[in-house]
Amino acid sequence: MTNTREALVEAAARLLDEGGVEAVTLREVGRLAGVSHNAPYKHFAGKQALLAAVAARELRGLRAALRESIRRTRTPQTALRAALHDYLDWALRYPARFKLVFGPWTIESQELADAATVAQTTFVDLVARAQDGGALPPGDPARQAALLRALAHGAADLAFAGHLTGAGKGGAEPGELVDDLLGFLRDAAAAAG
Amino acid sequence: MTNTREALVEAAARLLDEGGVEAVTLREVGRLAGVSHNAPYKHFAGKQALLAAVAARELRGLRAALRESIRRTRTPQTALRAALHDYLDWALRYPARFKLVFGPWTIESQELADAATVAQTTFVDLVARAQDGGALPPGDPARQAALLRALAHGAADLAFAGHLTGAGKGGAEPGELVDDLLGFLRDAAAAAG
DNA sequence: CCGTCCAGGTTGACGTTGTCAACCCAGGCA
DNA sequence: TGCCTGGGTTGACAACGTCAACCTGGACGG
Repeated sequence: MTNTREALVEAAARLLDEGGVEAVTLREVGRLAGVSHNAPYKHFAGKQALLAAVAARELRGLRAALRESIRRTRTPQTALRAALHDYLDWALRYPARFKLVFGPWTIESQELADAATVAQTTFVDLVARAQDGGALPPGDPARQAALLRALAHGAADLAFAGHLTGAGKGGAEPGELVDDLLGFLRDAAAAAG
Repeated sequence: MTNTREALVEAAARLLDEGGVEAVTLREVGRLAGVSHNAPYKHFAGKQALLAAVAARELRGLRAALRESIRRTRTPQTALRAALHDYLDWALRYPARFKLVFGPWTIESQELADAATVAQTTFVDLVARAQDGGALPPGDPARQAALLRALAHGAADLAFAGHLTGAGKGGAEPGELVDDLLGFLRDAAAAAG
């Protein structure tokens, strides 16, 4: 292995997808990476540090996908909608990664904090451009970004916890909720413009 | 102890508040309840079942608080806002309970499912009355309830994970985001009415 | 060329945890 | 009286995160 560290991160991500965060055991990570049960400690301070590295890698990937969404589309408003839907698709497909990345970090990781700041900035920029394009009402772009992000986060979290499509028959897909909010915001922008 | 089972649930809830869900160990729960490390298995099928009982108790309490909010206020719209803010206050004060109740349930618990259904129904009723009062735009009340719930959930979750007030200086309190959304919805209702 | 150092790997151990198995015992009841 | 059973006990087990000790091969200064 030219790079054992990356192999460990890769193995942890695979276990994460298979059985959730509680399935990620350092021993199994080591075994998957072809090393002993204690080798991870040569690269990470502990389990939390390894998970933080996985989260940071995922966050960088998310940001790359966001930039890809922006480049692929014409207008900021379509880019915004595409980005939010891509985000929801990602969250619903990889709930464990979602929970890891956006759950509470029990460790201070500069790498993770940097990745989060960059992703956040990219998203706020997109929101600001959607405001300029008239798809969103005027106001603090960071705050509207927070509103959109909170809704998408909550919808995804409730969805794969089964709390959205539950017994109360108000079954709403996360994507529909995001579209609802975008619609209200567009109306507000039209009224204000 | 006239009721060991309730003592166990109470002990688990206390540990949950002190150190998060990972601090809830069956042995410590038993010790706090004054029984041996294996007594919980006489009342619950396992750790997950005990946690489900804690979640169900909390959910019933939440629904009681919701009804209290409704009774204390005049109009449905003030009741709705008060209920959402009470919910956020509760979530931010007891993040571990919040995550337990609204996180994924790894066990099938009829008690828990029933409590969730009842709480959901109560909230949807409140939303429907707010629509009648003109505070919310027309539409499926269950879907608007889902929208509000998803936003509150996401805002709370991001907030105590530190992802809202982070480095991107768009620091927004969860309550502010909820008020933002309620404002947009009120405007939409006025435009539609 | 040789000694030293050290990043990166190993094995082994320890304490804690969830869970299972076996035992125990008071009290209702045929 | 004898028996079942709900609710309690102790003891064990494997798995886990983590620490400590040891090993090794190659880079590197002298």
